Amino acid sequence: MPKHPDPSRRSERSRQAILGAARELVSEVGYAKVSIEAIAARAGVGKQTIYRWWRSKGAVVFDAFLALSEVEEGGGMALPDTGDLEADLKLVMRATVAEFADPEFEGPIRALNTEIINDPDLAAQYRERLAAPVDEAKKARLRSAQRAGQIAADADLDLALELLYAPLFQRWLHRSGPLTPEYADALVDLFLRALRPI
Amino acid sequence: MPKHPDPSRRSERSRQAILGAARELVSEVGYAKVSIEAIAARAGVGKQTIYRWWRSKGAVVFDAFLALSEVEEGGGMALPDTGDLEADLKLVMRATVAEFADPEFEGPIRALNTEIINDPDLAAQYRERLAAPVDEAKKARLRSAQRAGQIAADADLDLALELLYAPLFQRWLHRSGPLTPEYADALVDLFLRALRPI
Amino acid sequence: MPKHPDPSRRSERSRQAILGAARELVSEVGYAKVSIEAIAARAGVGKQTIYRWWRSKGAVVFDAFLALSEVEEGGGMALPDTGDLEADLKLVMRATVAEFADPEFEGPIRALNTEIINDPDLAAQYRERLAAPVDEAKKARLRSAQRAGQIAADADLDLALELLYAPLFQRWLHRSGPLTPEYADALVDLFLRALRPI
Amino acid sequence: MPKHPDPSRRSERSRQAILGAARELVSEVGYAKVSIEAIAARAGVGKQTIYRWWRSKGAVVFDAFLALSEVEEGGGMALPDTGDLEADLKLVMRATVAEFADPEFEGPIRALNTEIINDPDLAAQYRERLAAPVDEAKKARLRSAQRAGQIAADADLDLALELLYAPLFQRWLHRSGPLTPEYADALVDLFLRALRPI
DNA sequence: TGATAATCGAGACGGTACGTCAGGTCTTCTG
DNA sequence: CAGAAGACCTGACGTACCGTCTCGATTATCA
Repeated sequence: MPKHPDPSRRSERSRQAILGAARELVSEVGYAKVSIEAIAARAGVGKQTIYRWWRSKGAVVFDAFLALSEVEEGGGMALPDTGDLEADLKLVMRATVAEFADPEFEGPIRALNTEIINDPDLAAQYRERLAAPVDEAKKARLRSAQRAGQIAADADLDLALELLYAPLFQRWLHRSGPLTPEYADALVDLFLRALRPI
Repeated sequence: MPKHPDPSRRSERSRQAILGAARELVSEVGYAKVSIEAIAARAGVGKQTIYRWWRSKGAVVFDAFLALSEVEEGGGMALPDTGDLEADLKLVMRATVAEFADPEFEGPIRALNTEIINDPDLAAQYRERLAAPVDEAKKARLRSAQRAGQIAADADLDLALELLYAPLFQRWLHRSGPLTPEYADALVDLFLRALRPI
Repeated sequence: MPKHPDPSRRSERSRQAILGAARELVSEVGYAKVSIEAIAARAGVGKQTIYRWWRSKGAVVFDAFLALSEVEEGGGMALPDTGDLEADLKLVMRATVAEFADPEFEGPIRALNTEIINDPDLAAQYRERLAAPVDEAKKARLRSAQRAGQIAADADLDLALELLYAPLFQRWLHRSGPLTPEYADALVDLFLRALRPI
Repeated sequence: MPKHPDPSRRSERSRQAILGAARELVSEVGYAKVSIEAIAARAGVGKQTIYRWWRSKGAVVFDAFLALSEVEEGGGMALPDTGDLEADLKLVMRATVAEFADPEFEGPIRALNTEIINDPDLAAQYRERLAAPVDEAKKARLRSAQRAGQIAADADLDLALELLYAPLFQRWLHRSGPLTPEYADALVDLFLRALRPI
């Protein structure tokens, strides 16, 4: 029971045009005001060509940014590992804080979360294709720390990641407080205390 | 700088009907499929009466649930304080986990977050009218624990709350893992370790 | 069975403001686009004050122009009577042609007719208060011609007036031909031939 | 400079349904109370499909009756020509009077005139597609009378038609007098006197 | 000379319709 | 024969007015 028509006949030209148009439009007018009609028009494509391959506006836009991210990160992805866990984590967390504060990313990331919240399918894709690789890199760093005896050997690393990143994410999502380097540091401090061996 | 017409002439009857209709419709068909037309029709009200007093569908739905919550909680609100911090927190966190898992709340809370994410105004209202009172109660319990020497006296309680609740919230929002009593307990354990005095 | 509330308490100030606003608005935006709301707003008057004294937008606008005309014509009204019937009629008809061609009158007169066509009540008022006095003056001139033996003594003067004016009116209403002085003359010529004694 | 989208792709089905619905609604509730929404609903058609092909309610209703008339009259159309001009004209004028008095036609014809008065475009269409063919037939009869020496050979037939029909039209439009067979006869009598040769 | 009653400006109300936009489906023509 | 083009039905948008209905706040007689 295939969802889509024969993908081998798909026009790569149209696919690229659609994803490109979607990206441009989200940047120009914001996610909420983007319409499939506008994407089709901008891409020089019939609406049907979009409906044939995607379920919804969310799916198109999601794919557009997914494609973008996958291009950017290429294959590998690793966090710094100088041996100094605290320093490494603070570096990463400060960078993350800065990224969230970047107005350039603000719009798209909020749009992404808006879709993900209400569409379990997209949420799954997000976890598998965007979050998983990043989380894996983070967990690799934590495993290294476990081997070095810097954090508890039996710690649940998924839970650990949540402890470290979720507060930052929530504060950003709800705008419930300032995102500063000091905040990043404080989070790392608490994290290390919680995960300290024994 | 009044946004609205003279509120003294406002029909309380219509206001209640609108908020009620909004609540029902969100429960019945989901936030995304609720329309202002449908709210007006269900409430037996002209559309203009909605547009006169609210900026958007989001604002109406938000108000609907805000009103509901404010009624429920009444004035006071306090967390259990048996002296046993760990037991108290696990009780509360397990209850919170259960609440998030309740399919009844699923829809509305996701709707609420969808709006909050993209509308700083609503986010501010949310923080002030919904989150603040609840957070205050939680912080009161933590202050009691500080006085009892169970957690660090100099801990930043806002940050502490984030540490405790944000992981749960994120996991629910992104459906990135199961919400179980054991998960609640594990969060409390990590939290206590992070906040342990000295 | 009075239609209206006690007219003795009526505010003349408001009445004038309403009629003035109606006249202005018809001139500015055209009859079809005039609304009672706009009249009330322009006049600085509550909508109820209009609904209290008039049945419809048509009635207000009609009254507005009626009042105007009645002021203009004052009491009397007479056509030229030099003894030369042909010359007198051609003078009057050329003037009438010119009046219809005046873009200033175009809008209001079309508005007036739009209302009259569909509202027998207004049509009756129109005949009695606007058309009748004018027609009477015209018939007076024709009676004078009858006495002078210039037109048939037994002619039906109402019919005669229709013969003279209706073609002009129709041509203007339907824009079915040019309104020129020559046209006026031609009409008079035919009229005189039709009404010639014996 | 096409006003409309590609007419070759137009759905004849929808067009017929819209014109039919328009005709029915005008008959049932009267022109003024007909709305585009109602026409669309009755025709089982989207509003956009109406707005795509017509400029206004007036244009739709106008087209509806135009289509009707064009079907009815088919190709030809001729007035009786027995050689007795007076008898022929009285027959026709009496029929016209009867038609105007028919309550069935009352509504639509008033509606038609209401639109025509205020919309030069529709007025032009009316003249070309409805009035012109009928007028041509009438002028053919008058030309025949000219050849028979019954009316002046150099008469302006357009003007002659106005002389004959405009009084009747105006009396009907303004309800300024009774429309009787005698009235029809009187008009013909005056007409013949005005147009008499020499 | 106040009571009292109606009109007044103002504008909220439940509604209808507007004209527009976009959704998703279906059809026609073109490369 | 897939795809562009776009007409179609549907439904919601946000706005303009409708005609009715309170609201105080003036008037403007009459008690």
